[in-house]
Amino acid sequence: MAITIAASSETDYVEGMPRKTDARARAIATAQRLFRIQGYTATGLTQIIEESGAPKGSFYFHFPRGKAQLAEEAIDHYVAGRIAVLRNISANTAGDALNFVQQVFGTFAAEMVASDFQYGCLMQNLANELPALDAELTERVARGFVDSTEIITEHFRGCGFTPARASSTAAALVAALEGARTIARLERTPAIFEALAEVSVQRWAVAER
Amino acid sequence: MAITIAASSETDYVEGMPRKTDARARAIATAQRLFRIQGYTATGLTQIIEESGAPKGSFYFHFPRGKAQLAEEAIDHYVAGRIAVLRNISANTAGDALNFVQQVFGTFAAEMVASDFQYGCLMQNLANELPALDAELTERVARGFVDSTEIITEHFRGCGFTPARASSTAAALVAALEGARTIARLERTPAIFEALAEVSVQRWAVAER
DNA sequence: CTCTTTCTATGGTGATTGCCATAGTATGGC
DNA sequence: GCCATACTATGGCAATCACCATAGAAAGAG
Repeated sequence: MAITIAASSETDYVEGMPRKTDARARAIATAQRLFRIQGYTATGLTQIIEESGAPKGSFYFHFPRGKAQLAEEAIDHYVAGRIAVLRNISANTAGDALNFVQQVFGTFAAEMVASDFQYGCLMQNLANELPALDAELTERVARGFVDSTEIITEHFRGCGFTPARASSTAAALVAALEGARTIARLERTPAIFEALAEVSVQRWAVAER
Repeated sequence: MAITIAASSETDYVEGMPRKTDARARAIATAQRLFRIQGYTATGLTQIIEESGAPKGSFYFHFPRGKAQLAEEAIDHYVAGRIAVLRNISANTAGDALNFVQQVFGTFAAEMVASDFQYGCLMQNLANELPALDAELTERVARGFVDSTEIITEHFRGCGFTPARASSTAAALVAALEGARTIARLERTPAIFEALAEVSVQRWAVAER
């Protein structure tokens, strides 16, 4: 009977029959990938449908609100994944700020290398095309940053940082990560992540001796 | 006789009559502004021409290679301006790393506030749409980052940093600035720049006592 | 079987995209 | 007056954009 996963996100579908195909999930995954590589406006629905192998006839059945809805679900997935990664690293480095930061840089760098430096950050790409986004989508992008920062803040608190210092350090880390993605894509090298790691080492090596 | 400025950039035009109108320069300025707000693909030539007040009939006379050439000249202007700002701050804070960093954050934050958080960084916006860019344009974007980083590296060297530390610190600063722009646009607040400034203060206050 | 729901095929809409060919005007040098 | 250069107007190109109306297939529930 092949139970499909297809998380169906919180939008629409309060009940009804379970999914019968994975066309919907594949469309979201492909959209996320293309939006990260090319940007939102530069990616047409045609390309998403083609590359996902989804049938052309049922797009507006799965996504009645069109491209905007597709982007909403794509960013929901993206943010969820990003948060999971951060939580995981945080759990593995509890109480150790330096190790946490190093692992975050390392993980992001590895992700970029794995994609041959093609993938940008979906939140950043959408943020750079704000006028093309409706209020709902904009809000989700903003929330993605807030949520990410909160997790990191929480970790630093667990390292004994004062609340103020934990929060400003977390914000700085998020900003550095975003900028590093942009630069790494151009340089096609994880060098910028290593530079950030070095600077962090110097920072804590001196501050916490 | 109204001498026009119209810098004409290094592309095309090795000689010939001087410019007679400012339509060309205005098109470049408008393109830079719209690309920063909306992105490259999301900005149509129609909108650029309309908002710049330039005549519709002469666009391909001024820019024979079309939108790509327009973007090239826009980023040349943008990078030149950014470098001038950095050089200026560097000159005003010679030998003082902390003061330099603070002024850089302050200047970027003020620029964002002044535009009501509408403007992104042109280099970043273009970098997020790499597949839409030709090799020439991609190269210019990359050079913009390299040049910016070099100026900052130079300043840190002048503060007594070792070459390696000057260069990694400069790279980290550039990355943080880029990320901060993205976040500030979403939060509509210069808070992220203040967070970065605080973290920097802690860094140097401890490291250089 | 019937009925409901899920999903897809077809074929199209009008608008906008970047680009360009052709022709014509304006102006300054000689 | 003549001519070269700087610039503009007009009209249209093929392609793509997001979107949708209509119809029907597929399949599980009763």
